[in-house]
Amino acid sequence: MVDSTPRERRQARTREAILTAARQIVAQKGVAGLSMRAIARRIDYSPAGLYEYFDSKEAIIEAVCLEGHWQLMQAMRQVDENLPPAGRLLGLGLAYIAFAIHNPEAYLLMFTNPPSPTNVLALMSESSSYPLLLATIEAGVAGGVFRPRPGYGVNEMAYSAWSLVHGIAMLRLTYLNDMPLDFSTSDREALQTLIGGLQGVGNDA
Amino acid sequence: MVDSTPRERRQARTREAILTAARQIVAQKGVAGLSMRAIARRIDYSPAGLYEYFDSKEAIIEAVCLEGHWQLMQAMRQVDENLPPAGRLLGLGLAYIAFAIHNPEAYLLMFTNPPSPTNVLALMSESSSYPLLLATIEAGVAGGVFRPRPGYGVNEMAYSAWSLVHGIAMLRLTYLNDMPLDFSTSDREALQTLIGGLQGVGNDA
DNA sequence: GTAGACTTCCGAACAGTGTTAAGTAAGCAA
DNA sequence: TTGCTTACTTAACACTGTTCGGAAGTCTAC
Repeated sequence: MVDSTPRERRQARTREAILTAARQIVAQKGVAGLSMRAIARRIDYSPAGLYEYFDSKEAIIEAVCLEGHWQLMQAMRQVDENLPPAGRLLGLGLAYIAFAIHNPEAYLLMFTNPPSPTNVLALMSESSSYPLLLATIEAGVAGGVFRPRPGYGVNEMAYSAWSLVHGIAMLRLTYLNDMPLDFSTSDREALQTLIGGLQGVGNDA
Repeated sequence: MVDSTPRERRQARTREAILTAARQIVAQKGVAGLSMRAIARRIDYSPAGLYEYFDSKEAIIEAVCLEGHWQLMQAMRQVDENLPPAGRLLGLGLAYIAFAIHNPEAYLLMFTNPPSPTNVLALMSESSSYPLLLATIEAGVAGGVFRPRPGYGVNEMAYSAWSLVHGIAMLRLTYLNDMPLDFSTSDREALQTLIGGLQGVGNDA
């Protein structure tokens, strides 16, 4: 199933060149600076030529987003698998936030241009960062570290954790941008607080 | 200091008409559908005429965002002030999320086009929803309900809570959009979990 | 090796965008 | 009424995503 013919190889190569150019432009000038003409200029093409490889600008953006999700998963894969569930959950959260901070434009693109519903389901079920999160929480519940409640099982726990790190990331990249404050301990403690809530005693409030 | 002259009154009126048109377009077609020509068409103006009242499209967007923040504060003001801190914090969070769900395009506009740093500081210090959040947490800490830790005081607690509700809101409006799931209990339980963490025992994890 | 088909790619154009310059009509102060 | 400022429009500029027609290049088959 490897690309066989030279034609297919060339095709894949320029397809990749387009995506690389798009990725670089996004990283340097943000989503607003990404235009078909800018991509074409960077790879010495005519703007119209790009449409031989992608149906639209939206299709290019979606491809870049998928790449970003793959990178995000790789970053989260670096977290030690042998940590206890609470520590691993903290590590996953910090890795997630760090990815967003270090790839601000890519992260904003990924989560401002959400993929189609089918792709969302794909991302949440296979080869993305969400299964890593879910597995960690399942391990914690199985080990009695995280305590589910009626109407609050592993899926809801994962939803909570994802929401918190996503909120932290988005606030930092938009609202709290240009603020010369150090949020590293705040982020860690925010995660610790949620994890503390997952661990117990939150049955009544 | 009231607008005195008829000229100033007229000026304020068309200024408001422009903002109303912009708000309606955003609510109906989203940010992408908001163009100077669309606004002008709606109020029977020429596109260039708008520049007599606003310096740029960006200025109009910023004004709409400020209105949105004022509405958000009004929505959160509806929460009972006499609730105990934990219950009030839950209520504030749910009101925040409800506002985002019911004004999706406005909320996305508000938090995707963040105002200038000076305006951010203004929003966080006066007449916005953030002081409400901060006051509630301060009351909880004063009453011994929320337990601060070293490096995790009221500001960090507020940052955590804001991040969680913002993350929930953003995920729902972007990634989890078009998903026919009911998140109301998930949202409530996610907030309860964080509040549980604020209330105690999270010193080690 | 050449003919025909298919694939790449480009130039030009269309409709749309934000914004500006020039000019005109209205309102207002003297 | 004269002069000045405000309000507004028309036309244009530079930009955007996208499409169409044509011109090369590349491959397949005879």
